[in-house]
Amino acid sequence: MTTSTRDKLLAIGLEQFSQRGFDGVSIASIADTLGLSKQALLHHFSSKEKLYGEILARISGEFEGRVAALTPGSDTPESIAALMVGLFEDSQEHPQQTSLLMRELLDNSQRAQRAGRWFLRDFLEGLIDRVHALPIWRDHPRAMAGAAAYQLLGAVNYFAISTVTLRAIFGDEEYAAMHAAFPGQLKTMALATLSAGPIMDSSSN
Amino acid sequence: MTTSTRDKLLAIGLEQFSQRGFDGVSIASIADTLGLSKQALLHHFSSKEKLYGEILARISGEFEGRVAALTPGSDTPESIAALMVGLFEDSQEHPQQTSLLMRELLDNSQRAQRAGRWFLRDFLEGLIDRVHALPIWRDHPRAMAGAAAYQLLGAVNYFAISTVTLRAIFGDEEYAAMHAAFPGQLKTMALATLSAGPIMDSSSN
DNA sequence: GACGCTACTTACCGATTGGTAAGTTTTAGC
DNA sequence: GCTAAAACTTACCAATCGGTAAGTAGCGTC
Repeated sequence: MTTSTRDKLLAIGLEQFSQRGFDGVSIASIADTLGLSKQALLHHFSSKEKLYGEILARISGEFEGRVAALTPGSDTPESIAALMVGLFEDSQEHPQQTSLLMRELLDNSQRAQRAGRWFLRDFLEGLIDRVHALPIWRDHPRAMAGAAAYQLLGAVNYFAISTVTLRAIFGDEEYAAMHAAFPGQLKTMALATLSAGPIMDSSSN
Repeated sequence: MTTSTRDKLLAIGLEQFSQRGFDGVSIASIADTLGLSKQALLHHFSSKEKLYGEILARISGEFEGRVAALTPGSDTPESIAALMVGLFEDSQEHPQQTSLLMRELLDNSQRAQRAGRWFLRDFLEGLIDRVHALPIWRDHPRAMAGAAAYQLLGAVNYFAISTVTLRAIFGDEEYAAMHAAFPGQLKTMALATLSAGPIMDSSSN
C-alpha cells in the first residue's frame, strides 16, 4: 500500500506544525523530510496557507467523526463522563492533532477569523447542548452548562499537550503513573460536576 | 511616572509573543511599536532569545509571587479549591502571561530543555505536594494527586486562553455569562474532586 | 572641555523565507 | 508511439530575518 505524496506532505506537515507552529516551520523543511524540493510541495498545495488549511480541515473532520462515534442516543451524566474519558484517550492517540488545535486556540484565532471558519464550533455547541439537556441543567442558563463543559474539556486537553513537559519534570515513571490515574480521576471529576448541577451561589469565598 | 525603554520592550514583547509566538514575532516589529529601530532593542537585549528568556523569567517570577500570596499555612480541600479560583482570576487578569506559558508547554519545551530551565516545575511540584498532603490523598501514590491537580489546572488555563475563540463563537453576551458562571463551577468541581480522594478502581467502562 | 557612558541611529551582511517562471521527467490514454 | 497532463526539478526573486559594525547625540563627571 503506497501513500500518495500529497498525503505524505499532509502527514509531515501535521507533525511539524504541531511541534513548532505555523511560523516555526518552512515549507522547505516539510518537503526536505520527504526528499523533495519545496516546489514539489507548492505543486500540490499552491501556498503554505493552503497546506496548513487543509491539514486543519482534515483533522477537524476526523475529530468530529471520532466524537460522533462516542455519542450515544440519549445522555446521562455517566454518558458524558464517559465521553470525556473517550476524548482523553482520543487525545492520547492523536497528540499532534490535539496540539495543533490548541495552537489554533492560542493564535487568537486570527487564521480562523480570516478563513471565516470555526473548526471547534459545532463540537463545542453540541457538547454544551448535551450537558444543558441533562435534567439538572435544563432549567438554568445554557452558559452555566457551557462553563462546566469547558472546564472538563480543559482538564482533558491540557494534560494531552503537556506530555513532554510532564515527562521531563517528573520522569517517565511518575508520568506513567499520572497517565494511568488520569481516566479514573477524570471520570470522578466529570461525574461529580455534572451531577451537582449548576451552582447558583454568589456567596462565600 | 516614566517607564524605561527596557521595560517597555519587555511589555510589548510579551504582548506580541503571547499573541503570535516566538517565531511569529520579529524583533523589528517589537521595536517599531515603540518607534525605535531594531538595533535599539538589540542594544538592551543582545539577542531575540535573550529578550524572550527575560520575558519568561519575569512572568514566571510574577506568577510564583502571586501563587505564594494565595497560599495559606495549612491546606484543606476548600483552601485548594480557593487557590484554583484564585488562579482563574489571576489568569484573567494576566491573559498574556497565561498564553505565553501555554505556548511554552506546546513547543515541546524545546526552549526549556535547551535552557535547562523549567519555569513551572516548582509550582507544579508544590501544588501536587499540597494535594498529596491532604488526609484522603496522603496514603496513595503521589501520581494520583498529580493527575487530579493537573486536571484542575487544565480546567483553569484552557478557559483563559480561549477567550477570543469563545467570544467569537458564542458572542459577547453568552461569553460573559460563561465567564461569570466559571468560578462557581470551578469551586464545585475542585471541591468534589479533592474531597472524593483518589480513585482506585480499574473496573467499569 | 575632554572623558566615558548610555541610548540610540544608519548602513550593512549573509541566510532564509514564501513564491514565480520555466523547464524536464514520468505516467497514462488513445 | 504520439500527446497531454501530472509530478517533479533547477534557477531565480524580492522581502525579511537576526545580528554586526561603526558611528552619533546627549549627559553627567572630574
